[in-house]
Amino acid sequence: MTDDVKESFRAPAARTGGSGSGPTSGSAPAPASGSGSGSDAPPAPAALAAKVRTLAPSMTRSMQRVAEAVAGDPAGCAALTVTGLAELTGTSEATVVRTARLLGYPGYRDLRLALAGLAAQQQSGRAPSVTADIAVDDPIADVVAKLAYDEQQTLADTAAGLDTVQLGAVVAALAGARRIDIYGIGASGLVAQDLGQKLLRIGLLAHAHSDPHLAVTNAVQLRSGDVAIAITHSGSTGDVIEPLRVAFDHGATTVAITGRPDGPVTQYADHILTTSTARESELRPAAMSSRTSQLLVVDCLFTCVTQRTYETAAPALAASYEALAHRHSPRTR
Amino acid sequence: MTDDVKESFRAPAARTGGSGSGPTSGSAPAPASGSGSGSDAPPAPAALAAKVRTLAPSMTRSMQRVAEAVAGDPAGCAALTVTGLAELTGTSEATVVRTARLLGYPGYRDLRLALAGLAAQQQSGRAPSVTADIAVDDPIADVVAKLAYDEQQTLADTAAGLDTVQLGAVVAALAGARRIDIYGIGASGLVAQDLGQKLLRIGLLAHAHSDPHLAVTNAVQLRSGDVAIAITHSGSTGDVIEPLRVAFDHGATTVAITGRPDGPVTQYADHILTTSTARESELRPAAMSSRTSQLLVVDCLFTCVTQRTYETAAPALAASYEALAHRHSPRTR
DNA sequence: CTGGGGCCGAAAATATCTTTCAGATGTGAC
DNA sequence: GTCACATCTGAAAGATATTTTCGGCCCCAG
Repeated sequence: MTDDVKESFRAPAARTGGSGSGPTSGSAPAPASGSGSGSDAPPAPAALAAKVRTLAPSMTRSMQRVAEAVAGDPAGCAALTVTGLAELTGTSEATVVRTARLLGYPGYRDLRLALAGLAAQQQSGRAPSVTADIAVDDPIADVVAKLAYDEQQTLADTAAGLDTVQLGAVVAALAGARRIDIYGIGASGLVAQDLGQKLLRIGLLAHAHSDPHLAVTNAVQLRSGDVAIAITHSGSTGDVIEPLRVAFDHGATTVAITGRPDGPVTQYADHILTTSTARESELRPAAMSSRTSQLLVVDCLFTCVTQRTYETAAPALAASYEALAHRHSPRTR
Repeated sequence: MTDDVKESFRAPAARTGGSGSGPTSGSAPAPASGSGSGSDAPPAPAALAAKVRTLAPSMTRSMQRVAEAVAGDPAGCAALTVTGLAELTGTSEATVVRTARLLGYPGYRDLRLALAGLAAQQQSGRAPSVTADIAVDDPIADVVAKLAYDEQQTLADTAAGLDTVQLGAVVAALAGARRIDIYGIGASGLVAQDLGQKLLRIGLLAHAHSDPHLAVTNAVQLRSGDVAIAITHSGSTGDVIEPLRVAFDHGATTVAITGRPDGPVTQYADHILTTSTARESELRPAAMSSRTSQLLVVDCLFTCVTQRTYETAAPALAASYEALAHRHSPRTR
């Protein structure tokens, strides 16, 4: 109680108070209780490398050094005390602790514990996560193999880093939504459409918008009980943030699917689903892995909503199947 | 943007031998390769339960209680401080430390670290349960895990089954194409658009069509030197086959990306790229895995074409990146 | 019954982690 | 170009956790 955080953006309590159950008698000064970074991530078990990549852009230089060391050599760092790690990275203890906090742990001690776990996992079977980048002169077979591997990695990272509590909340909102709007531009626009198509198939009134103006026009119509979903890897795509803001202001439940949980888009998001960020290169643009990651999130949403509304979803799904059947020519040949 | 990827981090092992400034009780675990020279027993990695049994007879009553708790619930004990574990077992801190020593660790801290590792290993070993199909009553975490696993599987299958010769031929055709048309409907339509977007970014004149009529209208314009790509999982989507047939008849190089290499669509395809077909179920429609598979093929095409036309593709890619930069609010960090 | 040996835990001593605070650094405005 | 502001950073104080010390207690033998 005594610790009043600065509450940042959304002071108005007009929202459903449901999400933020009281923090446990906060000895733990969990910084983001309200909404900002939203999902208080459970201590990441193995999703640490992914988390480092996801959060790296929002880190300061010193913290990045620490995060890099940690991600690069979990086993080695697990053996170090906070002072040792500070010396190794040429920073101070305070910075190490700050980094640990940013990664979602109560303190360095817990980060170290997770690190030990990660090291053990890597040790037992897992190949080193370092893969060569795709080169300009790689033979085709190598390109295929590397791309497949990278995308698999992206999937694993995303799954590991996905906040199931947030996911559950979003699913609940979607299942009971009167109307669903989805915003996405460019590569994310395709993902938005994919989600829209899927939700339509199970009988939900969902629509994906790619036109920013129309999106805003539609967002104005939303109200409490509706859901608005913004999909943007960078978290700072204005054309997507704007409709979400409008939806937010009109009382809709808002969701952000983004790779930057600290980006501007999250200001207006009741729920944040974080997609993983893979390292990128010239031959492997960010759009590629972000799309893979986003699609997994979309699939999870779809599947869980279908589960939850099985009674109505199953017949709807079957009907949509049926309706398209005659579109396929009988198998000639 | 940020080019700080190189540089990475300094080697963690390079501790200067002389400066023993740290009063750390010389617990240099040195995970380095040479393991033999280490005089004292290495901290038990995972064989902790066995060690407990072995040493149990030589333990005193109190220590046995501690050892038992540790062996019985590594994860739980890893979360406890020395005081907590002492209370849990009804003993004292000193006893806990003695037990840790007896088990071969320098102190409780290290035992706890090993415990965390053990817990993580046990956790990850619990994977096989995700091979099952997704059920209506699966908890959310399971759904996420299963979906991710299935998609990973799909990727592996696709990569393994992809014909690199055909792929190379298609890449060659694309790299030199005057004009590229891509046909896809429904879920495959999004993949088609994805491919179109990507190819546009590297300066190729590509267009994805979702409207069957417009697709045919465009296909009529194609001629030798052009490329037409049809994407259809079933291989029998009439609305996609028709434009491909027209393109084929007009002399364009035609490509089919399909999960059914024996389907009608292949009649008009010069090259066939086969996508994998995963088992499907009610909660996991075919569209899901086919999309994943198709996207991998698309990514391969894109990457290989970029490689092959690097001289022109790289600047085009950079330019498209640049053009969108100002679309993102500067509010980063 | 008494003495000895070793086990055990409370509390001191030490190491480690966390927090606070003020200097350092970079950024944007004028 | 300079100033004001905000942020980052590290040193040291403050809190916890771990290790050690030391004396009491129990058990067993004589």
